Amino acid sequence: MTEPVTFRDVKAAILLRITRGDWAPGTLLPGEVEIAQEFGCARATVNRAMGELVGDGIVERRRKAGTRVRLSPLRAARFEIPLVRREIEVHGGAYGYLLVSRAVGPAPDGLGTRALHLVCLHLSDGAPFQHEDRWISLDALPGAETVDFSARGPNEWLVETVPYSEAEISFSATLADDVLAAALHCAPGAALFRTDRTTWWEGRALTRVALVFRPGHRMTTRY
Amino acid sequence: MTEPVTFRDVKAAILLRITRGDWAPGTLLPGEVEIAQEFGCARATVNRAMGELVGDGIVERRRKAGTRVRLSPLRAARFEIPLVRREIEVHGGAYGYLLVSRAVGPAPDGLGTRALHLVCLHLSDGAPFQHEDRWISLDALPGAETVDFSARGPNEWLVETVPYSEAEISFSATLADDVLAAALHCAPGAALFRTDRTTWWEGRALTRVALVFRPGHRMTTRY
DNA sequence: CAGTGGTCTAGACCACCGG
DNA sequence: CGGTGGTCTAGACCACTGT
Repeated sequence: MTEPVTFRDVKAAILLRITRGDWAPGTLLPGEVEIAQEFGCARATVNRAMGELVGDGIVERRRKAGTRVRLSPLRAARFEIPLVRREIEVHGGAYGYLLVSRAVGPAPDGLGTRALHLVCLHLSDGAPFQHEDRWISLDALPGAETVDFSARGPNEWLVETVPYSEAEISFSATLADDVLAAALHCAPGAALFRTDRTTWWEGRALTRVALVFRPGHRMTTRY
Repeated sequence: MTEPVTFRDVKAAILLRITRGDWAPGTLLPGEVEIAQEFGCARATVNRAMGELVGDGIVERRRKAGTRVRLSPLRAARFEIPLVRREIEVHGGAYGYLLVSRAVGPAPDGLGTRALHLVCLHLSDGAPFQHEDRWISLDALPGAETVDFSARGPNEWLVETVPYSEAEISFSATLADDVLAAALHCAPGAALFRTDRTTWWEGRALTRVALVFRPGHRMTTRY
C-alpha cells in the first residue's frame, strides 16, 4: 500500500506553486479532476483543499469558469474578542471590577423603550484597564433590572444569559474627556482605543456598549 | 424521491437547538452516527456541519470525548484589510496619492541593514484620508530602490511583487502630532486610529508600515 | 448547452484519547 | 481497550454560468 494523499498535502502543494510564482495572480488552475489525477487522489480531496484556499482568500472559484489565483490576495485578520476578565488574567494581572453607576431610564435609539444604563470599570492589578459604558434593553431583557451588578460585570451575566447572539463591533480612537481621564487615571486629551458593540438576538437589539481602554492599548493578530 | 438533507440543514438545526437553549453550554451532543440517523443523511454530512460549528466557535470536539457546546462562545471578528485605494473607492471617493518624502538609510530594528523610508498620503476626493509611514528592507527587496513611488503607492507595488506573505497587524489609538496634524488637516492633539503592520516572506521581514487615518475613522464588522 | 465546481452517499480505515 | 471524530474513496447527481 502507498501512503494516502491528504487534503493538506494537496493544499500545501498548490499553495507552494502560488507563492513560488509558478501560478501567478490571475492564473487559471487545472480542473479538480486533473489535479486529482496528478496527485493520485479522489476529487473530493482536491475539493476540500481548494475550499480551504478559498477561505484563506488565495483563490476564487466559479462554476464553469474554474479556479483562479486571486488578483490581489484577500487580506483578512481574525481577532478574538475575549472577556475583559480573561484578557487581564492572560496577561498575568489580577482582575478587579467596580460598578460606577447604575440607572434605569428611557432607552437610546434602537434599544426599545426602557433600558438599564451601567458604567463600570475593569482593573488590572488595581489599576484602571477598561472603562465600560453599557445600555441593556429592558424590553428585550427585563430580567436585567433585578440583577446585582455591583460585584460582577454585566458582560459576564450576558454571556451566561444569551450566549449565542449576533453582534456588530467597531474599533476607533477617541479622546479622553474629563470623565474618562479621571476613570482611567490618564491625562485629559490622551488618545484612547475604543470598541463599540451592539448585540442582537432573534432580531432584537439587546445591548450596546462602548469600551474604552487605558492609554497604549493595542489589538494584535497575525494572518 | 425525497429531498436530500444538506449540511446547511443540519448545521442550522443544531445551531437552533443551541441558541434556543435545548442544548446549553457544556452539553454533550449525540455522536455523528446518531445525528445522521435522526436527520436521515450520511455521517459525512453531519461531519461537515459540525466542522463549521467548530470554525464558528460554537462547539468543541475531541475524539472519544465527543462534541460539546462551548462553555462560553468564542467571540472572533474577521476584518478585511483592503488596499487604501479600494477602501476609498468603495465609499464613493476619488482616490488620490501623494509621495511626501523618500530616503534611503540604515534600517530600523528587524529590517536588515539598509532600508527605504517612504512617507505618503492617500486622499479621498482630494482630502487627506490616510497617512502612511513605511520602511522597506532593501536587503530583502533590493528592487524597491529603483522603483518610482511618486505616482503610485508602495503598497500596490508590494502586493504585485510579494503577493503572498505573512503579516502581523495591530490596531491602536494615537495623538496627532504637528506633522500628522498638518498632513491630515486636523488639529494637533486629535485622536487618530492607527494600524501597524509588519510583513514577512520566507522568514525575512520585508516591510513595516504605520497607517494613520483621518479623524473619525472606524473599522467595523459583524459576527 | 456543456463543463466546472458543489454536494451527498455509503463504505472504509485509522488516530486519538478517555475510562 | 474501544468509542469517537477525522479523513479518504469512488461514484453519482446537480446547479450554475460562460461560450
